[in-house]
Amino acid sequence: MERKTRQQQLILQVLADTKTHPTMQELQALIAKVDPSIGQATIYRTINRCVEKGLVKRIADTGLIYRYDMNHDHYHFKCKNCGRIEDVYLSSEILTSLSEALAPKKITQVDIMIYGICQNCREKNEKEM
Amino acid sequence: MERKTRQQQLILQVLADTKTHPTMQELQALIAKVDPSIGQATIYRTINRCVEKGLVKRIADTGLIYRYDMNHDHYHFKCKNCGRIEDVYLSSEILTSLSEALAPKKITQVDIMIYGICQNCREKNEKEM
DNA sequence: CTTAAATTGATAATGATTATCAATAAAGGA
DNA sequence: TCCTTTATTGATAATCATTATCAATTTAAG
Repeated sequence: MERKTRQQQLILQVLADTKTHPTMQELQALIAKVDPSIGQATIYRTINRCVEKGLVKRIADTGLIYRYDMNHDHYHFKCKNCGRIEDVYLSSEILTSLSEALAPKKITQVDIMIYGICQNCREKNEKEM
Repeated sequence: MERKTRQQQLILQVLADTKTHPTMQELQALIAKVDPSIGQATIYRTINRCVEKGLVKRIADTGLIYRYDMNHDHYHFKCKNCGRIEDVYLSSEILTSLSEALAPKKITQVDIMIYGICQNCREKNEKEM
């Protein structure tokens, strides 16, 4: 049977408290601040289990590095210029029309990753020209 | 300046001829059938350059393995049961409302990865119950 | 035909992730 | 409360895709 451990609770607590979308490295650093004795294999195992359960979202940042996120109500925009990842909230109209377009498949998870140039970088670019 | 080589042409030709979404391993095998002398570093370099140029799409399959695709007019659905990846075509209405929702960001690329249970696996499941 | 520089192929290096395994600790029952 | 079972942990080694290195080759312009 499944057992709750101090380590798991701490790991998920740290991720829940993080507003950014940490990579494994960043997550490890944050966890080490609270309890350096937690092994990195445990962090991997815990996060992977939660991703399977659907509790944690794995975001595919380019370059074989993932980022993690505990909130499921939004999607992600990555600026190709500055590299920052912003949250994107989509209206329920868009989402329902998406799932209608996909019927009769049963959708369990939607990952939308949008790439482009953010407002900030666009304005900077215009000034330079 | 940029130079066209026999290797690059062959690599892109093989990818263009492939209707599936090959991983690097699969792509390497396909290329080796045509010309085994092409080094794998060259395949990586060529594909990476094309991804940067926007000519090739990199699909994030779970597990640190990417898949590649040369056609840009569709998105992807992965069945969590059988693992197959299907193409998903979205109406222009959905796509325009998506980019409207994201203004004033400038969108250069949209990656939509949908996970769920495909029709085939759903029907099998129903019979088993 | 020459030449400069981009590209290639082979190989080593990197870096994230996973597997291994003895030690530890959670949870249920005596 | 104290056992007992077994999931979980931590440390370490192993794996595997990808990237860096570098001499040799090849492209394309003059």
